[in-house]
Amino acid sequence: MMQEDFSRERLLLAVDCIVFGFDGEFLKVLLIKRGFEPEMGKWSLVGGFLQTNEVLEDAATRILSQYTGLSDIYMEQVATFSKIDRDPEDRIVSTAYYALIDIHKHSQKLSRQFSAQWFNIEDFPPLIFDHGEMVAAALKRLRTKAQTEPVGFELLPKKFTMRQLQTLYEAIWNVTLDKRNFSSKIRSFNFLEKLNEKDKSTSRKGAFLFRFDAEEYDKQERSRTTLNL
Amino acid sequence: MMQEDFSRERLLLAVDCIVFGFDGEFLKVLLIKRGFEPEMGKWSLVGGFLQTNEVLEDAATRILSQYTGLSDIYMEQVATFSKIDRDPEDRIVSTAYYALIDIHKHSQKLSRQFSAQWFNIEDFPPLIFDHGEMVAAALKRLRTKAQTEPVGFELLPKKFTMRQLQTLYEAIWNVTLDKRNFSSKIRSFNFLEKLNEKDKSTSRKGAFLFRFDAEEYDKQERSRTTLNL
DNA sequence: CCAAAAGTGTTGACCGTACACCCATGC
DNA sequence: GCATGGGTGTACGGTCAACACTTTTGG
Repeated sequence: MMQEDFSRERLLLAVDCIVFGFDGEFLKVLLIKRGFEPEMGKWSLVGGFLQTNEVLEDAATRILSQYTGLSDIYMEQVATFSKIDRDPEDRIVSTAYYALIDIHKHSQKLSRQFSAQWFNIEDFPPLIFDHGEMVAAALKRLRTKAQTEPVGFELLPKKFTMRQLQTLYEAIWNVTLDKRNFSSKIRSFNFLEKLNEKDKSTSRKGAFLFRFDAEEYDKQERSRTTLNL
Repeated sequence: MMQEDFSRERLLLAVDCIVFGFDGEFLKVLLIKRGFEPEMGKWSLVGGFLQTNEVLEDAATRILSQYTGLSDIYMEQVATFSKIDRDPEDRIVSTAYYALIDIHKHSQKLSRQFSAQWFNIEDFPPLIFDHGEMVAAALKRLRTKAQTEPVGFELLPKKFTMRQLQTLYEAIWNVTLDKRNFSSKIRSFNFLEKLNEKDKSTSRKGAFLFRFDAEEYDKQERSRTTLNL
């Protein structure tokens, strides 16, 4: 950093979280109806200010826990947004994080408290400030990430069916996949453990449940390029 | 952003630039020897503070121009670094940008003024603060980016030989490629214009020069997934 | 016994990779 | 005429994509 020529003006640094969930059919994003000015009553991402004694990751974790009741969540920094008038009341720069959560673990109590709601990623209301851009950037990152790392499992319960997993990836990329190809491709990675349990909620025959085997995945860390589902 | 519960403490936001260049053989990074405290005399990235009337991109552009004399440069935001004590003297959060420049356009005068030097990306001295992490993150991003978009051309002169292009990609990924496969792959994209000019500086026969045809590339924007060189 | 979802294998097309020889020219 | 780097094509194997029928079982 160059310290001779320019002034050192302090500003506010915020953190906004794009919380993704999956309801079994669509990829969802969590939005809250703002209960304070400016833009009270409009939809927005969950966010807060970086405190001087915390790092951005901690702020994102804290905010996520405040609004969803969840901890130990997969998160990734997306980008930092700095348009001068992105907040009309003050100069606020904001770093966006996306989080992947199991939608069913999301606290109903907190949801009511903050007027939070899940929206389909393809169809959500206009957001305040530049939050719409943030969602777009986060979605792009998620899509890229899902191509090289099995992040999808963060959005599902521990045990899931092959069909649920496929529907999830179809929702992430907004495509349709062939179930035979999907299944054999996924199974070829050898990081899914097939359980001796069936989910019978969606069919008479019942579908086998699987579990992501993180240990096996880590063992393979070398020699991997893309997942290419 | 949630404004009820937490204080709004202001802090300094810096921008640090990872400037990549290519000398025909190795991928390089531009470092300066700090002429001011703290850590005077140590190697560091070029950087500066975000001013209240500019966005991060503008700050990065300004800093790049100050230190290299160049404008109209390809840049991309990498990430924001916020460790509490990353700067021992003050709480400073910093957003890293990487820039790709044609190494030969880099101003010698400014280089002397700031004691700037190019280092091989695989072998550079210890850097102050978390600048080493920033370089690592930037390199990772560049590698990923180069897989899906033809950013490499930013590092070369307007006209270049097939061999130079190949060497560049070999330097970016630290691999060796087969020149027949590389050439036919690259040419199959149809975004290189073969000129009726030869560079005779490296061989008696001379090597044809090519130019990146951005217009043709843009026309193909659809239907493209990866470059996969 | 039937409706509804689960589960499974084969084939052809395409792409990536390995590999070796001739060409043009300046000295 | 020879040394040096430039330029090109083919054959193999692996991966991706398209495709349809049988199984299970609750009602």
